[in-house]
Amino acid sequence: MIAKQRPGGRTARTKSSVFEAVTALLTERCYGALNMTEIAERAGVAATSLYRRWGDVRVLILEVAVERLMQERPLPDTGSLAQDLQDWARSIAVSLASPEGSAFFQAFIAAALPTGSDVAARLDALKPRIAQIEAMLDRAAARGEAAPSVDDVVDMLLAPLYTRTLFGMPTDESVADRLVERLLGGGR
Amino acid sequence: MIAKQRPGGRTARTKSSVFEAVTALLTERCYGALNMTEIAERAGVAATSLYRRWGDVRVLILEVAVERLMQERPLPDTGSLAQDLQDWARSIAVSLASPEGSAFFQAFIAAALPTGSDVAARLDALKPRIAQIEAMLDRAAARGEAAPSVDDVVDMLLAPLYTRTLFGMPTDESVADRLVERLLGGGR
DNA sequence: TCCTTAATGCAAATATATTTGCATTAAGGT
DNA sequence: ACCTTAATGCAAATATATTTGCATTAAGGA
Repeated sequence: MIAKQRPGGRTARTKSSVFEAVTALLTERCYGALNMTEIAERAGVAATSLYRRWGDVRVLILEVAVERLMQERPLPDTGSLAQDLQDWARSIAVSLASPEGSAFFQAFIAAALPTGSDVAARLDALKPRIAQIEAMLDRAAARGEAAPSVDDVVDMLLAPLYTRTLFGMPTDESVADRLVERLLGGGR
Repeated sequence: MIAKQRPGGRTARTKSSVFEAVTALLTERCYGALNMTEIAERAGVAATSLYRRWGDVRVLILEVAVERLMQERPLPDTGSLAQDLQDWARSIAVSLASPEGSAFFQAFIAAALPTGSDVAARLDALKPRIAQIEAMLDRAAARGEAAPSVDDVVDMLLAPLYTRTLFGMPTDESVADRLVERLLGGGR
């Protein structure tokens, strides 16, 4: 049988060094300042290879950002929904508040927006988070706890954290706490 | 006395035709598909002029998007905070749900993100909205109504609408209504 | 080990974006 | 009406980005 593709060995090595280069550059420069040539140099790879594999800087950066954002974060399981959501929101807030976290999230949005064809890709990126929300809510329901809807959690927790990151507003644990309290009906 | 600048006449005409061109292109193509040459052609202006005045497509598009987003929207004054907020959130939702509204908001984010130096500009763009929120809340306070904080309104109304727009999730009046109800402590 | 060929590197060719020099137009003041 | 010069247009020059052709390397299977 004849191999159609060769994802192992050198190919994998190239990819990982390219991803590392993008990651490094993204933490020091701003998204808009990256170009294929620079990434190729940093990765020690020919720029032509990058063009052949990804075609476009935005595509490459998007792929790197997605891989990073898709990484599963620990899903809290404390026994109470309030505590689960607080831990979860805090960890996201902390992550987004860090220079790298902020850079990757911004890079993701900046790389995904210019292409209308990526609407689906944008939603896909939310999937892992939504799955986590569902897991937490399901457990709460199993315990008989009253719980908000998935949409509410997206709107009241994720959305503010994301928006704050995009607009450069402070995003820390106290913000996360306030959002959770708001969501769970702490009243006025 | 000698004129340092000449903002009137031809200059103003050029600017307005360029802005119109960007607006038109932004509603038919996607942000990433615009370039100086195309804009110049559509506007009937030399591309060199655009380079001299704006230097970069992103800068130009950002300026157009900001001008549009900064346009004051009618500020509701119905006599009750709940109704004010509902009207206000609905009008924003409707605006963001329209192809042009969505395109301009996305263009603004996409153009502002790649430059780290524009963090302040991003926040500035929120100012008019925040001023409106303050106006509504102040009136509510004057009437003796209980009211949330400005931050809460930003987090619970603006953030969800913006995030939904960025991720391609539905954004309509019923969503706006749900958010307002949530914000005003409708409970679980 | 050997063979096929996917993946890469390199240099040159091409395309595209941006700048520059200079002539022309027309604000805006006298 | 006239003068100065900011703003523009146009063509050429330059820079940068992207593609292409071909040789080389090394997966991955036999």
